[in-house]
Formats: sequence, structure tokens, C-alpha cells
Amino acid sequence: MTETELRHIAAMSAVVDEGSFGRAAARLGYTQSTVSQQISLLEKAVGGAVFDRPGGPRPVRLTPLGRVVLTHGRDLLAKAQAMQSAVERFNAGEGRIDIGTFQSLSNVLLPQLVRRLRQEHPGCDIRLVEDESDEPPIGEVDLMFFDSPVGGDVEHRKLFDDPYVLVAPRGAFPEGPVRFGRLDGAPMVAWPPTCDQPRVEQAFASNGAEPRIVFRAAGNETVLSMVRAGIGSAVLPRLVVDVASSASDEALTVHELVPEVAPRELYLLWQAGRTQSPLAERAIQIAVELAETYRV
Amino acid sequence: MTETELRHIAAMSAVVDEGSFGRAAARLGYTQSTVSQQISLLEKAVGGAVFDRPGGPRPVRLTPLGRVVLTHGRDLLAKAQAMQSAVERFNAGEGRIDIGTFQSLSNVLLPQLVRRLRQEHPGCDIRLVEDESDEPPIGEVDLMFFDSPVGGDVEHRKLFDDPYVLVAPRGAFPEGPVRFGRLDGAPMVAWPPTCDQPRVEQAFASNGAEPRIVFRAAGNETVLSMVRAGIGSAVLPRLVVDVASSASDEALTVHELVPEVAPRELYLLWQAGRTQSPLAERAIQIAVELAETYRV
DNA sequence: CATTTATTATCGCTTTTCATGATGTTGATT
DNA sequence: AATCAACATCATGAAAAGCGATAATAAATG
Repeated sequence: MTETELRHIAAMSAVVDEGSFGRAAARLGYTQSTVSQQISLLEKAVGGAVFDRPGGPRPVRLTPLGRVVLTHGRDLLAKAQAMQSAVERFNAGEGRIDIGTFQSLSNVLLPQLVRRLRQEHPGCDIRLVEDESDEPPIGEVDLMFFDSPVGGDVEHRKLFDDPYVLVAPRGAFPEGPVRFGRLDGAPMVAWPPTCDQPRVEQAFASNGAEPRIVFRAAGNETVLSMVRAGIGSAVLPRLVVDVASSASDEALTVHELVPEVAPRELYLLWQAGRTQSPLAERAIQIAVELAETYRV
Repeated sequence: MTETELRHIAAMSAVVDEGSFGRAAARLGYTQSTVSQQISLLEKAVGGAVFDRPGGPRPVRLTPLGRVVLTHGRDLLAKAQAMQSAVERFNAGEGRIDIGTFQSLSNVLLPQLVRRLRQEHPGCDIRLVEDESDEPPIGEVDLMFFDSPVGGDVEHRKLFDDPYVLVAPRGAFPEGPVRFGRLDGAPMVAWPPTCDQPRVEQAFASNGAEPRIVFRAAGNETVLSMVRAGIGSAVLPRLVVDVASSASDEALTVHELVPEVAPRELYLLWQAGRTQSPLAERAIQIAVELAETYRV
């Protein structure tokens, strides 16, 4: 038995609408002959006539079997169309995207990225997965921000370098660069030893300075508040400072460090060898564009 | 763009289940090559890859687009299968049949017909449309019992003749045939003047007898009860009497009429030129068979 | 490191199906 | 009887399905 084909059902549906094979053919862009054969094949497939052809100029009429086929068939056609439109929406970027991030990284670039994505694709569904554990949740997300180009099955794109700077209560240091030696024994506020905080403290050690860490907090805003309150200074990526405090913050001064600490790097990661959705592709593109504006 | 085909979606679904093109092919009775091409065509149709093929013995994995297609596609397949099974049930006679009838006609043959249909097709849906109006509801039913082979676009099959007999309270008449003349002025119970009751009264008239109708009721059982109660006699089709009263009904006697009244005829009608469902075909067949047993 | 193994992709070929245009058939209408 | 408006059928060329063989790939294995 031949397989029941969507286009045959479409033909049948059109015939029912139009009341004649010929008009149905015209509507579908086929020949009457073709429709005739399509219906014939459909009838072979379902094992019986779906139309009574009274002959002459009288319109064809559904048989009982035809009613059964039509009912289900239209359902089928509707579903097929739903699928097609879902695919089209997907390809137009109206899908869903899951972006992984770390709180300490996400403050700068992510909000702009999300804003532009939503602008371009109002229908899309953007989910942010924030995870402070050391285990990056890649594999569960489409895209992920991170500060190192993890190994393994992961592709990456470096976005920009974010140099570390010293943030101090106004007056604690004279304007201009500050040598690491000056920080030996100075009171410092810092992140907990996650992320690349260890790298910062490594930098102190290799410059022969041992800071006195008087407070640790994970939130960037919290750390800066402590500094503003004069509790101590902090070594933070520049973008964190720029974003979290206005440039003309009266209570703070920002100093370059000498010698320079290896800057924090920002990467966009995704699972290797995996086809991305158009939305994810676009997200990468936008992220790179935005990164340009930060790379001084 | 190529049209999205059910068989491609089926292939995709199988690939997802089996984790490999080859195994999917085996399951579907295709070659691996064929499945590969089917997926390729499907991908052309939806405008992007649905699988990531990592190469080597690693199983293929769905892309985001693939997930969209699979979700809708499986739905589509389910609907297609639902249609096929509906068609099969229909062809097996598990469909529905609407039978039109008149109460005064239906008591004899119909119950047996329904019983046998249900026996053969336990899943089928039999609906009886009883209509006492003079307008036969043909067109709204598949099959219809009637007492004349209506004209127009109606095909018919004569089932049997049902001769009229006289039913009387025991003792009212001597055993054996009764001449019409004997009924002149006799108390009679009768149907209301619908159906072919007029024909009966016509028979009286043309035989020079004028009965005294003391009661009219539409229900056969009611009429017979009246006769049993001695209120009068009745002229009824034989089958009505046979069915409604046991043959050895102590209170009744049954007499042939002389001269014979043109018997009531029972026809099975259906709309001409219309393909009947297998269930209806079978119903006609059974009705004819049953009719044989009544045709003396 | 070379080999094996488990995969998918591709090529050429045959068979089937699709769609067409021309022609035949049917039954009402004039 | 001729005409008209339907659907059916037939022959044909084009497209696609499906197959078998072969290549290509990447992990696993020795």
C-alpha cells in the first residue's frame, strides 16, 4: 500500500473547499490531471473512495470514508503548518537562548547584550543562568561568559582584557600609578578566593607585598562600599569600578598598578562542534561588537 | 525549497531513538545511505542542520533547530498514525452508522439487525433516528426503513411483504379467515391516520364495510392491549402481532382477511449514488438475510 | 603509531513517483 | 443531437527515492 502523503491530503482538502478537482488544481498550482491522480493515490492509500463523482457538472461529494479522512487530514495539515511556522520563527531568531554567567563578570557587557538581543528579536526568550560554583554549567547553556578559555570540548572567543586597578579611598594615595611595594601591610578589601582572586593575591606575593585583608565580600558593590567607607583599598578589574561607581565618585580614587597585574580576560564560551541557534550566533556577534568598544 | 515529507520526519525520529543513522535505517527497513539522504533533505527543507554529527562512533545529537523540528514532528507523526488507525477502524466496520426508522416499522427487523451488527463489530456506533413525521429524514441517515420506495435520488431494496391480519379478542370471531363484510359496524382499534393506516381504511371502504373505530393509538403494544381488553379488533401487519404478542396469546385470535388487503411492504432506503460505509453495506446485507426468514 | 571499528557522506545507477498535456468518458443542459 | 463542464486515463519527461559500493572521519585498540 502506498504511503499517505501530505500533499495528497492537501489536494483533498482543496477539492472539498472548491467543490471540484479542476478549481482545486488551479488553487494549488497543479493541473486537474494531477489532482485527479493525487486523489486516486490517496484513495489507494486509505483503501476506498473519498469522493463520490456523480459525473457531469455536478460537484463531487465526500463519502463517509472521506469524512473520516478529511477530519483527521485537516488536523494533520494544520499541524504541519504549525511546524513550518515554528521552524521559520526559529530561523528568524525567535527562539530561546540560555546564557551562563558569573555575577562578577556579568555586570558590564551582559546587560547591553541582552538589551540589543531583545531589540532585534522581541519574541525571543533569553534566560540567564548565574552560577557562582567553580563548575561552569556549560553543556546546559548555549553560551557562557568566563574568565578563561576552559579546555576540553569548548570553543571560545576572547572578548577583551580588563586590567586590574587599585581603588582607594580618596587621599589614601597620591594621584597616579601606585607601586606594589606601597601596598605591603596596607588594609585591603577583596573578593573571596574564588574566580581569579587567587591570581590577584599571587601578584602581591610575587611583588614582595603582603596585604592586610580586612574584609572579603563577593558582591562588587559591597566591596566598593567598603572602600568608600575608608576601610581599605581594593584591587579590582577596571570595568567593575567603572560600572559600579560613577567616574566622578568623590570618595574614591583609581590608580594604575606598577608593575601591571596580568589583566583579567573575558571570554565567551560554547560547546565545541555544536550547531548554534541563529539567536546564539547573533549573540556572539553582538558580544564581539560590544567588546570592541571596551578594548581601548 | 523542498517540501517537508512525513517519511523524513519519521526517519529523523527513528534516528533520535536509535542514536545512529544506521540503526534507524535498520529499524525502518531502509539503507543507511537512504536515511542519510532523507535527513539531508529534511535539513534542506527546514533550512538548517537538525543533527550534529560528531564523527566517529559518537552518537549524533540534536541541534537546537532539531529539537524544534522533533517536537513538532513527533506530534505530526502521532496525528498521521491516528488518522491511519481511524481509517483502518472505519474500513473494519468500526465506524458509525445512522439508521432511520418509523416506530411502527422498527419493532420487528431492526432489533435483530442491530444485534447482529454489534456482534460482528463490537466497536461500532449505531444510531437510530426515529422520526414520526411524514418527511423521511433521508440524507441525514445512512440507511432508512420505510414502507414505500420513495422517489427521487433514493435507492431501495424491498425486504418483504407483511400481510395484514385481523386480531380479535378470543371468541369474537370463529377460527379461520374472516370476510370484510363481517367487520361492518364492528368495534375496531386502529393506528392514527399516519403511515399506511389510510390504506387499511381504504380496504374497508372498497369492501363495503364501515368499521366503528373506538380507539386510536400509535403504539403497537397499546393497540394490542386494547384488543386483549376486548375493546375491539384491529387490522395490523402480521409481524407486529407476532412480535408484540406471544403466538399462544390466550386472549387473542388471529384471522386472515378475505379478500386480502394489499400487504404492507418494508423497504430499506438509502441515498442514490452515494458510497456507503462498509458498515452500511453490511447492514443492508444482514437486513436482506433477515428478511428472507420472514418471507414465508 | 598504525589498525580496527563504528560512524556518516557521496557517487552512480535503477525504479518509482510526480506532474503535464492531450485525449477519452460521463451526464446534465440546450 | 450538440454542447458543456466535469473527472479519468494515457504516454512522457523530470524528479526523487532507494540501493550498493566506496570514501571519509574520529574514537578505540593493540
